[in-house]
Amino acid sequence: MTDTQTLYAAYSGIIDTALGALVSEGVLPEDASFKNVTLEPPRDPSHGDLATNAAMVLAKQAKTNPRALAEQIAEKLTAADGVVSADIAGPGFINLRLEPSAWLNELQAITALGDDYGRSAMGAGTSVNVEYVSANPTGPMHMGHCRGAVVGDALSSLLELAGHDVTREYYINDAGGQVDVLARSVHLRYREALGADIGAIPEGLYPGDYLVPVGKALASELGDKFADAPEEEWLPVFRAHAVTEMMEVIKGDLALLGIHHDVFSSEAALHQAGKPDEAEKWLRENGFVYDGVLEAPKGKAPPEDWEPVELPLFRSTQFGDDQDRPIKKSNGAWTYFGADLAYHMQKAEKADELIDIWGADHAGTVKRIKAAVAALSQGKGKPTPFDVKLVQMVQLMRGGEPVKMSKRSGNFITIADMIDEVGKDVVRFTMLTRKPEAQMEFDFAKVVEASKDNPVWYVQYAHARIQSTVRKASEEESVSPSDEALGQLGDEELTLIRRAAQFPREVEAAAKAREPHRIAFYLYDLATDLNAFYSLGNTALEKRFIVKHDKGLSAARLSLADAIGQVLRNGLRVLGVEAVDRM
RNA sequence: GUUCCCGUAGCUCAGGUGGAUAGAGCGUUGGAUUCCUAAUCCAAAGGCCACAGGUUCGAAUCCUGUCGGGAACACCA
Repeated sequence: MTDTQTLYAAYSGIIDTALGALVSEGVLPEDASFKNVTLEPPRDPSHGDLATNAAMVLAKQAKTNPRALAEQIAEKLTAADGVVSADIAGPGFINLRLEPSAWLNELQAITALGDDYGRSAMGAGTSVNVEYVSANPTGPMHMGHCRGAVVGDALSSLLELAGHDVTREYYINDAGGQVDVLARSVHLRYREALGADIGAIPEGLYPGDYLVPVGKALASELGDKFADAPEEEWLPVFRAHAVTEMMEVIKGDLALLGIHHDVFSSEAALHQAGKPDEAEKWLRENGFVYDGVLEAPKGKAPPEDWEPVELPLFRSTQFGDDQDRPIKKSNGAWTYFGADLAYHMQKAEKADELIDIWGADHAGTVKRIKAAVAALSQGKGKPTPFDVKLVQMVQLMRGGEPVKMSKRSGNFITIADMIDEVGKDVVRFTMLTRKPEAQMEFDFAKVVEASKDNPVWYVQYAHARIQSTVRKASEEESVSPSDEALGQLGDEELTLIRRAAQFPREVEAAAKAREPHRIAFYLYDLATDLNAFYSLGNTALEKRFIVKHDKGLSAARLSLADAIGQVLRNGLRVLGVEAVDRM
């Protein structure tokens, strides 16, 4: 055996060859596009092993009707290796039936490729920067950040498996006014640590207890020299300290979720390096920035202090935004957008494609940042593909009742609380069982349930069953299956292999669509098939993985079990969820 | 008022970028276990894919509009 090739890849190749032959015969035009040709399992398994829509997609280009073209394609495919028959059905589907050995080869491919089964070359040569979490460094991570964190991390892993060179990046918003608030809050805790009676935390400062240790640390490090000093003396010191401390807290929370970023980019550092000025200069030269007056906010009464001011505005209306957006404030400081724009320019210099994962509350700013990237990447000659994934809210529930959160008192549910209660794997998997753009509920009671209703549990259970079986088998001597033994595997086993064989396509499709949740749903389906097969053995001893007195068949079935376990592990790895051996 | 997301079985949700007869779980009804993990499995019932138009060989999927649910709309971050 030379290169280990997965089944769908191999047969896609066979179809390409057949279509290529039709091009050289003049049936299809030279410039025919095969872009929309797909190869997939037929909806109804009785139709065959594989189905292609090639004839329907290409009929127009061939200037003929789908069924006529299908006949010509089918004729070529019938001659191909491992193909038993190629039948035309419905409006022009071609259904292929394969030798059983084709599926058995896939079984061996899974074993041979191991952890690499599912890895694709699709994304090779394209680097992607995924920015996610980017929570403000003003406190521990809470629930609001969790879903985006998990989705971003799983998406990164998925893109890696699909062959992309991925950078996981975190943007630290350490330059805005909220960091001054943080510094003041810490200063208060610092005085408290020195023995001052600070009373209640004033409105507008962060009340959370998590700042107490930060204050103490600063008190022992700095003594009392800033206790009564004017703010301008201590503010920069406290700001830097507080941000560093908070980032340590956040990195700790992320680690609990199994998340590690490659790059932490600081907004303050961006300013220091003069990046926003560079961006503004280029944008002005190219007519994307001008000085103008903002319109009053629409749809509600304008703020009392609203008055028209001239500001440098970015022409985001050219890209479909409602209004042009200021990049600087009237006091001359950069707006968040002004800095963010420069930040994206910096990212686009290093990566071929950009993805941001944002909370839905930032939906209103998507258009302007997309506009900015579109404008800026014109300078590079070719536009940088840029995707903003919005992650919708998660409603926390407990036994069907919403969990109340009071942000004002500083009592919110943190990531750490959540993981402490239900575990990392449950949090991660559950967050991936909805498409991100749909709102979801997270019920503490339900996600720890041990039942089919709980996908995390169900998938892990399937894996644990496999491992248990393999353990049991290894007590006896291990036999690697002969071809003859593999030949004994029947339809029921092939169903399982068919599902497993879809994993590589599932990875590519999910990566292309940037939807890691598809892997979670796929794993659930695979687990269902495994459990269905497993249950056959409850009433029929000869359907068990381990069949007494038939070492050949047992070895063949065990290699199947092992392969399914491998695919479950590979999928769970993308999601960042442990594949447990025992439950 | 504007923008974005959502609307699929009684409930919670999938639906592979336009394909074949619409898919799961829960719940309901009926069945299966001496024995590899029954925390499981098999089966039945359950649908105007919110509504109305449009695009084409073909629409839950794409376009327009309407209705309903959610979110955002400052030079904040």
